[in-house]
Amino acid sequence: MSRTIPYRFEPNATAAALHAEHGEIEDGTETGVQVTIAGRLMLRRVQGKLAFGTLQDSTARIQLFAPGKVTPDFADFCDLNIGDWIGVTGEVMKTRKGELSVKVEGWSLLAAAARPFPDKFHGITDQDTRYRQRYVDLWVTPESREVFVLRSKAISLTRRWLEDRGFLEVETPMFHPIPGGALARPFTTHHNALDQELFLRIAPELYLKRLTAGGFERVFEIGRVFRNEGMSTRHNPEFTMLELYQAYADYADIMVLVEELVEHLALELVGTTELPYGDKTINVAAPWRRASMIELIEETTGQVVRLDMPIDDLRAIAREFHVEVKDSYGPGKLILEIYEKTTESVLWDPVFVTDYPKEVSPLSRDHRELEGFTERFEGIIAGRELCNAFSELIDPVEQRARFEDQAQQKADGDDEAMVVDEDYLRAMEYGLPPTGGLGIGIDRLVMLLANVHTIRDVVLFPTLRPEAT
RNA sequence: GCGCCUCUAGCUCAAUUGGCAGAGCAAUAGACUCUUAAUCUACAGGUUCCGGGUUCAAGUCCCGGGGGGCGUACCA
Repeated sequence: MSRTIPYRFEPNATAAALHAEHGEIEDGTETGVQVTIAGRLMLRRVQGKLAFGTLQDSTARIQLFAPGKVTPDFADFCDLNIGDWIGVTGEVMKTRKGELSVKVEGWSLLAAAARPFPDKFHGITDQDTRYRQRYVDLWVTPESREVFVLRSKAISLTRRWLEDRGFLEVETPMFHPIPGGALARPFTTHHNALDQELFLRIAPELYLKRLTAGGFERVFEIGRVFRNEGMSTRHNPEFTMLELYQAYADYADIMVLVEELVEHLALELVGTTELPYGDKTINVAAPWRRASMIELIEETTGQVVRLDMPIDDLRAIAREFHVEVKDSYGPGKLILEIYEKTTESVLWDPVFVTDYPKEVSPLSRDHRELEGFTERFEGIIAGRELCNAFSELIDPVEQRARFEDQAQQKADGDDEAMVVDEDYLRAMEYGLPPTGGLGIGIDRLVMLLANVHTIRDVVLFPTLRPEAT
């Protein structure tokens, strides 16, 4: 069969709309309504001089009803392969057996599938193939398509929600001359004309705070960040982060913002705040619990830890919980390690874990009451970090001291430590108002909303080894 | 990085103690005017992930390598 492929095609209906508008008509009746639809032929049942097909578009599936006396080039229509793209024009009707259909009174081949489609019932089960050939997976794994539609809606709703609260969306550089804003190893690249080493950003944080200094009182950015670290069910080397900064706010304000945003997304996208997740549910209704790291460690382990206890005591406690203790760890780092080892993964319903040690929080402001701690929190859901936020450090002198401490840690061999960013310090020296800041991992948020358990199921094209050829 | 599991036709899966590599779907050729994972007939489809080894004989056992999954470690 050789057919000319048209240059354009103009559908005026979708499968889902047809089901919504005509789903209730009587069996064996015709509507008199002519429509044009397009999609892939997913199933085909030729029965002599009558053929049935199942057409799938981006919304749903609908049956094609093709009597030999009505359908032009009937033999060619019967020769279509599963996976072929076609456009169909005809009347909306329901078969005697009660299946809503479009009678094929005209049709065009829009693309032939030269490769056989996967098993029409089982689809693709091999994870690797699903990720590498997402263009096939999206057709044969309905849940896969649904997750990415949900992801798109979640990001769109988030944008609207923030804009309604006066936030301005901005774009800041992905190439950073100095990697900063988080503790992570960066990817490195090189600009030829400048003959300069550049880093793919590990966080937009320091640029967004420059904008706060620049007078944008509420800014946010949703974009990709890159971290040259391990891959797992929760880590992809490139992932999507929402960061926002709100002038005149502190970390308590940001907690309210987070719980309200997540509650809003759950209600809009899942219809409830009781999110099914695996064989349990997660209740994301606001307000979420607030509890300090120290408090939570004691709650789960019975062990009291304090920043001002003798460091050897802290080291002993850490070893007791099988934490790998390095000599360079101060008390703050030890407490964080103990928390991550014993407590984080057992927290299920949302909790804001507050008051992180200053030692491990180089960009957060000193706690207004607790010596040695900062006004920082992480939102933990299902044992995983959803977000990280703080009352931003606004004192340039203190920030310089923290940077220099980080630089020393880097010199001591910590390749995730920060380096001094003089331009950021200059911006702070011009004055940064009290500011609350937030980073949310969008991929992990979508995992929660979509009830999926691996980040690769919420990233269209996850990072994989190159395919062997 | 470490441990366990896995890899057979385009897809989904079989193959007993080591004994001729098979089936369904898809594809190809045909039959069939209410099917819907249509059905029926016929035909075709293979570097069993790769490379070694043991054996009369290897998809199967052993060694090495590769891809993938899970767990763990790492990871703001």
